Amino acid sequence: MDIQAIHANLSRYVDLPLEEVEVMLGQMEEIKVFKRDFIVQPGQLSDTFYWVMEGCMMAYVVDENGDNHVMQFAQEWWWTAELEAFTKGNTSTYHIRCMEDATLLALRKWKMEELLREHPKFEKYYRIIFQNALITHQRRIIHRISLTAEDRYERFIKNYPNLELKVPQKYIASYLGMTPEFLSKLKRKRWEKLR
Amino acid sequence: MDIQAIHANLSRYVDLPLEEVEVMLGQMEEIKVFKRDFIVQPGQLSDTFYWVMEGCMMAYVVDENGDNHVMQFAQEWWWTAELEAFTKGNTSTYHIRCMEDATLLALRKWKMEELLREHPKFEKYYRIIFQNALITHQRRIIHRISLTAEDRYERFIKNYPNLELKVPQKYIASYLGMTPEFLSKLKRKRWEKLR
DNA sequence: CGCGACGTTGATTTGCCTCAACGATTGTGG
DNA sequence: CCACAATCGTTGAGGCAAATCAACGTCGCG
Repeated sequence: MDIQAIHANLSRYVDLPLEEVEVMLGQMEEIKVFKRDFIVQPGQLSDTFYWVMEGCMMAYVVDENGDNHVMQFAQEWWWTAELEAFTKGNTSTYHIRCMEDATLLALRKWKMEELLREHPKFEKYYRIIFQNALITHQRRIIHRISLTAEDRYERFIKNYPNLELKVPQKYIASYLGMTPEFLSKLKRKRWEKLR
Repeated sequence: MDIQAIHANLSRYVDLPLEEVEVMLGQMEEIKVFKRDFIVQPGQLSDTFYWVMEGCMMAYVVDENGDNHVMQFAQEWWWTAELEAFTKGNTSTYHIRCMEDATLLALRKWKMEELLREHPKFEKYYRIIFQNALITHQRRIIHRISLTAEDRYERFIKNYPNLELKVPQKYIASYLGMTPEFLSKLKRKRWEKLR
């Protein structure tokens, strides 16, 4: 576990001495998961926050028609969790699944509460994390309303150039709010346009 | 200004003695705005958080085609802000406009920073505010992808029963991601169904 | 009164979905 | 290591939910 890198990453948001990073890590548990594993499934309680060190995770819901809707792809240095279940103690409505063998740091809710109580600096850290996530989500809502499927795809490959290699394209279609067939046709049109 | 009510509201998220509430209020400025006023406009800097005491505000973007897209309606006890401009010091991409005469408490960024520095309990408060907002936004994204226009409208009137009286229906249509014409037809069909 | 903003309605169009068939690729058990 | 199944991407035909465009009635307001 590369404490230097972790410290550097935390320092993007808060000033922390190395000892406090160690305290945080002391509250967390390193876990390895493999492609196709689930770390969260509907109906189960999920009181854990996960920090992705390497690999790739995907959060999605399955609706009453059996259709998948991808909420998030989480790669290196992203947090992922079933936020509503975590916050309210509900059972989960999401799946969170491993798409590429991954190493995670898991932070249980009661450990997080302890951490926040005893090291209030982390309140600031998570405040900023959530604040930034909110900006991203707002942007996604606006884009879904105001952009065509094609424009959404264009932006996606600019923002996540490497993801196309890691996850099947049907999940990218889902994340972008379109069917896999339609995305396939989009890509063909795009390719023909570039000669 | 009803300090009791403000204290009660803050207490939904953090335990605060009344003196700290007063400290917070000391950092804020009460402002009155009237129907059709803007408190934020595109191209301007916006380094202020607003807490709605009464009335109703609306945050929206106008895209390159001149179409409006409503991001948020903010009523009593809601926060509203151009979060990206506030956070990064950018100029705004949103409008925030008064839809019903309102009383706001305005918190400037540097005042908020001072508040957070000297009264770290507010870090927790805002952390929770953002965390909850994030859950709401995630739900909205999923609904936009997986529900029909009709279902989205049904849920809306359940969640915001009073808003139909306050804002023109074309903005509700925009918030729900559909055209005003289509919403109009939806409502007629619905009404006919109920005999 | 007259003007501008709003909601309604109908005719038409379209972006995207559905369904079904077919290769190609990957995974798996014998 | 091969055979078979499962998963995935592609393509085409047809359909539908919602958008677009245009005309019209209504209401509030200067």
